[in-house]
Amino acid sequence: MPATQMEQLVSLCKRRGFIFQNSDIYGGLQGLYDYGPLGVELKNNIKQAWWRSMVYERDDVEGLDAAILTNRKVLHYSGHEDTFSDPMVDCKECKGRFRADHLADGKCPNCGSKDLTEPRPFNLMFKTTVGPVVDENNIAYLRPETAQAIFTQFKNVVDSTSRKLPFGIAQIGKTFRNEITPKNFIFRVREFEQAELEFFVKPGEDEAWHEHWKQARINWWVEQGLPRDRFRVYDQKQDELAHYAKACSDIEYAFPHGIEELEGIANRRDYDLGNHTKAQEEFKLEAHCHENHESNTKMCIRDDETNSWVIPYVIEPSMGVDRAVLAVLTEGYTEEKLENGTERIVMKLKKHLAPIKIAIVPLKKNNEAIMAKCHELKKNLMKLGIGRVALENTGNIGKAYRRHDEIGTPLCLTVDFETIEQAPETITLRDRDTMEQIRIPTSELPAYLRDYFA
RNA sequence: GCAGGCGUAAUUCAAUGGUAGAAUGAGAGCUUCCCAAGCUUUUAAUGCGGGUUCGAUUCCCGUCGCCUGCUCCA
Repeated sequence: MPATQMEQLVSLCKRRGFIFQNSDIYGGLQGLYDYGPLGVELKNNIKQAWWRSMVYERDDVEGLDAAILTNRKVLHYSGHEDTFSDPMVDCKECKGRFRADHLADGKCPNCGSKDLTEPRPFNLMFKTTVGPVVDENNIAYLRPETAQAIFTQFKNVVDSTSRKLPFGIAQIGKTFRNEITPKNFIFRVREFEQAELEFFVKPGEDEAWHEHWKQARINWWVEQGLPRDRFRVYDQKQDELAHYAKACSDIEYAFPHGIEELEGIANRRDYDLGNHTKAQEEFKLEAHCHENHESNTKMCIRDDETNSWVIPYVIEPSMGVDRAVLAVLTEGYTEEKLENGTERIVMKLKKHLAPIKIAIVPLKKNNEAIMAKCHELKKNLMKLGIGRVALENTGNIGKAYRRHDEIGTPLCLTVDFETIEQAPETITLRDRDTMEQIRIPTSELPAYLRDYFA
């Protein structure tokens, strides 16, 4: 059974070195967390799994790693600057968005409806100044999403890679939002990491691609160890959609604090490229875009079939990396009652996500021959390139196993007296989930492990 | 942002207006020791600041952080 209380995870994460509160020794800073020795491995493994499935295992996606500091104009024309600065209300009737102080007696200025959302303060972007002079003209923002850099670099990527539609640009990186209420551990925080794909398609093919990505992302989550019945896909209703979106599907997972969003897969139409393009009048933009006379580039691509320039539609699978970490930790967390009455906590992570792949455990730590063999093994196994190999030094076999159960190490290799005294040399492999052991010749170990972690 | 609750070792919990305890963990040692075994030993805390008081971890105020609910979640 997965974790049901956030405290179970928070405590384990601190105790074992997955996640710490940022600035801890000074009382912390609200909504910020640091990843410790095990956490950074887990998070890197998740990002690697994402990148592999998005970029390496497809032939229609390129990567990008853009700067975090962003020219104010990018976030002006993206629409973020407007909607992030004042209390706003949305009209549920006509989808209009207005400043709360511009409303006449609670009615929509556009259609007169009273069916409005509550005023929302949209001052969610972190602002800083670039260069030593603090001046209105030097304002830059920390990006509130990784997506905008993908849109603004769209033309450069097209020109440098000869891509044709459909194709995508993937990016993983830090993002900053001045959330009103950070909470639920690393679920809602002010500095976080996104893994986003902007997939560019011909208008008209957007709905089919939206469905494609929905399925692709569901499959990916299952591969990361989330059973299909532990998350749901929610197709947003028309009145729930963001103003730029034509459709959006949320992947929602049963976190300890409730069922909440892990990833959104949105159909953003031509809204973003339309916003950033010059000569907007040359294109039949479907989305309602911001008028732009400052961009120096047409954000379009040649369509050979129709022999025309088109601004593509965008399908955007956007995942919260920290939420992915929280989800796999939640799902992996298991408390078992053993026959001897003791409790065993096991972090059942998929082996490709485990921070430590193998723990080498000496049966007796003050035996020189056993320790020498352990060191030799570690040296050899590190060369296999399968990930981190740890040498346990607790001197207590049971404790070593339990410790590695708790941090999700899938395999323990135990060096005992038989290993050093009998020929041919053999070693014991102990499985995390079943606690079962097998003994194999040490000579077969590299091949066995390569196969096991393949 | 509003309301309420809570801050004691790394973790989980005690206690007290007058010497802050335990268990677990972690470190060292012994043990031919395969599932948190045993023995010896070491380590370590009242979030921060101010006030009241002879004396504050305890009472009060502020602050920071966490939790719950509301709100928010483009």
